[in-house]
Amino acid sequence: MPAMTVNERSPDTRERIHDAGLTLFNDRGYSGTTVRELADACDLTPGAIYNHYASKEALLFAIVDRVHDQADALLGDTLRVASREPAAQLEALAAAFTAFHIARPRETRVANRDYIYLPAGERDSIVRRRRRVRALFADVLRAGERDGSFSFGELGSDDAVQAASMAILNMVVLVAEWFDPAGPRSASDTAALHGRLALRIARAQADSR
Amino acid sequence: MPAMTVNERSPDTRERIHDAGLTLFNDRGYSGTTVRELADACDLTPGAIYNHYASKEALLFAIVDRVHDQADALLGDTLRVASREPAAQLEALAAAFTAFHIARPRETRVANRDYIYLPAGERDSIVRRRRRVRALFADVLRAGERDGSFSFGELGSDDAVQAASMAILNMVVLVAEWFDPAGPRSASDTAALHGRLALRIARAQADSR
DNA sequence: ACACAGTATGAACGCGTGTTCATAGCCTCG
DNA sequence: CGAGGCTATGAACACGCGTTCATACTGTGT
Repeated sequence: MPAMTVNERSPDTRERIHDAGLTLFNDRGYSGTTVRELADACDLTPGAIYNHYASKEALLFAIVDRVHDQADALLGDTLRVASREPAAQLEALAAAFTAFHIARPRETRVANRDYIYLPAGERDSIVRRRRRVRALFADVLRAGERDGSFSFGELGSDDAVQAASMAILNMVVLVAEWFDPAGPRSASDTAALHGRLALRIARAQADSR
Repeated sequence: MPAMTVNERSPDTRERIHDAGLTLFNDRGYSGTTVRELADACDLTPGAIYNHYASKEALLFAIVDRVHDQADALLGDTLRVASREPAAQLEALAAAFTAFHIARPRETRVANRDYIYLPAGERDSIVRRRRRVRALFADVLRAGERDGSFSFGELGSDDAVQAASMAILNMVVLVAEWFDPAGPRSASDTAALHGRLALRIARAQADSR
């Protein structure tokens, strides 16, 4: 049984490796990144990495797992603070999650793109978490359809809710692919804009306030 | 100067390699796929691959380039056939491109995800093509805003068109991540649905026909 | 029947990979 | 001061990588 690499004295080194992994995996992809590049980026030798992570895969999992923790926390908090009305909930969720993705472009890109390189068990656990996020958006859409604030009936498909929630989620999750921090639009403007666009997709009546 | 591997007698072998690359790159990612796996999947030895492609990278480029050719052709044809009205154009583009992505899940996923592994020159040429597609959608949205069939003014941002066109494009491009060919919704239903959702995003007045 | 171009082989090449390990330094605690 | 746990080193490991090459086979055109 390998060393568990716990109880370390300098968690900053672990954090530095985490951060370098974030940058390198984001730029070159997980399997396009070598442990030596990782070590160089932290001013370490390859061997030292293994005092903090059991393997390269373990680092990837730490990265992906953490950002999912943060996402879950954010979405939970947002729902808890928002009112009970589905329209307000949807707008708040889309805006908050957009801001989240703008603030963490590396984390979210690696999580979305490279989680397939995780070993089966860990990958499944991530896939399950992502499905729960999808379900959360779909539930809000269904609640709004029930109380009349959203409408999907005229779309011709018996479950347009899935397509609509995926449209919203993909809009939000991929914002960092085009958003330019140096551009004219601020992050919070863009977050608010995505909240409004989500309401358009759900065809909320009151979204032209 | 290396052999150019042209004028081959059996283009089917080249095609078999192309197809195996499609499947393997899709499943394991480009740099997660081995030339030996590629050869096994075609009942060849590794060396034989090089009679048909100059390198593993050349195969990736062939794959990515071809699907971009097809996409460009499809979008051009769609625009040519559609009426002059921006709403009809947008709906037709979104529907046709959705059907395209449902029909080619491997091609589009590899193109979207693994084009970063291309050498700089080829990667740039791909990036340029993708920007042209973005611009095509943005142009239709702007045309519709001009003639009054779309409206973005109340969204509070001076250029909500970019966000809206990215929302539409991401909805379309990522359809294969959730669409289930064995599910209750047919591909053409989903394509039509995406056409309608695109109109919702652009807030076309006449989309509730 | 012969020549030749296209194609596949299988062994090999050099190199880079993720990972391990014996060693040594450092820092804290007794 | 001395003991012991944490951490970094740098060399090494076994292995798999993309690619090359001499060779042989095959099928078509003359």
